[in-house]
Amino acid sequence: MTTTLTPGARRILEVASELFYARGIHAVGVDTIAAESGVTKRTLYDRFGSKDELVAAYLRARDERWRERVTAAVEAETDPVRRALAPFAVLESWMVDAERGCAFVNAYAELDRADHPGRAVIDDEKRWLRELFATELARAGLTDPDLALQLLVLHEGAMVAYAAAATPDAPRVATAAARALVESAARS
Amino acid sequence: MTTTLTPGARRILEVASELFYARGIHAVGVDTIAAESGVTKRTLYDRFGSKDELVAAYLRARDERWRERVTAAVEAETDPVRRALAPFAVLESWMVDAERGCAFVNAYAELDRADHPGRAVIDDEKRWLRELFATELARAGLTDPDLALQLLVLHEGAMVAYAAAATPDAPRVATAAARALVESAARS
DNA sequence: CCTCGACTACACTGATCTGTGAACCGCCCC
DNA sequence: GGGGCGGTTCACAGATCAGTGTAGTCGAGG
Repeated sequence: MTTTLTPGARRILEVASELFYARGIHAVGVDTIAAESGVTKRTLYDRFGSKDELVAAYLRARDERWRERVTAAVEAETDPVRRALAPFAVLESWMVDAERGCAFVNAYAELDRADHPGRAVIDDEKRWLRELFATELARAGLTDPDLALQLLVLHEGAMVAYAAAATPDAPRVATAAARALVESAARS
Repeated sequence: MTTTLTPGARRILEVASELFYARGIHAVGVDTIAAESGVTKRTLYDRFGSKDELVAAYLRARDERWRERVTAAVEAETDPVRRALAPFAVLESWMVDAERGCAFVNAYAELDRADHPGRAVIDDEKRWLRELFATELARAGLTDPDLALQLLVLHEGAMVAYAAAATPDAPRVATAAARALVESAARS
């Protein structure tokens, strides 16, 4: 799925990812990105077409990196309950490099237009995680339709609270809460 | 606490609140706000000093409205557990008019500068809710330091998932999860 | 009467925004 | 050796950004 990028395009995407995440999408201009990548604005537009598409590419790339980590963590487990909780294990290490919280939630806050190409990426990411929870819980024999959504809420809340509420313990206690909810459902 | 505003300032604040929340802070210019309020840009700057201060005023006003609702809901309950869970009851009605999720989380995503006057308001809002949970839980005899943070995570996660993950059931299932966690803690 | 506060009108700065046009260069591959 | 591709340089368009300066209107209150 990793589309082969020209060297220039790769540098642009790296720089854009860093700046968009750290400062916000509207706060970073294409001039800055081009300059910081050692590339002309012309090249940026030749490769990505528009800022909106560059934003979408940034979100897609970040989504891909994150999904790889989550998928690997899930596959590494055999116990069905541990598989369902694997995204939380990832969360605790992921947040080390995610000081500003969830890139997709942050992007959502800035992209008001529903037809922005980045919105599809955000929708997709959230839906993917929710379905992963549902699938793995079902594999563990837990079919309560609310439980998957509760895990999603805990997951999102942990990322958001970590950053916006400055609570570094959020991922840890969210993991504990998720385990408690799943184990309680398993007992009944 | 409600500082008396001149008629013009009140209109500016109303319009700014609506636009900042719906479209994002960077996406809305002061010219638009002034025009939409039927007021000169000069007046806007005479009343608020700068866009940053207007943003802070927007967040303060929204914070005040929300705290009133939460405080009223807490005071209306006598049972300590129900008091601790009152913010979740508010959540379900609050989200009806909060299609774009948590204004403070969204603002956090856009305000990269740590010294932005709006950041203090965000910090304060999150800290206030967390301490409210801790206080009410303690009153119910629940002193587990993690539990209050778990309720905060569920609360934030519900707002974020509701909007960014397009899951209208998020507030309802988050409330159920919060109740389950608190009741489980009360039993032990 | 006179001042003060809220507000208007409007021009203007200087920066920054996204996006484009056109000419050009070197390298690799057919 | 010719063409396409990745990239360069530079100039430029047109809009929008936050913020200011100046001059003046209107009503309420001392």
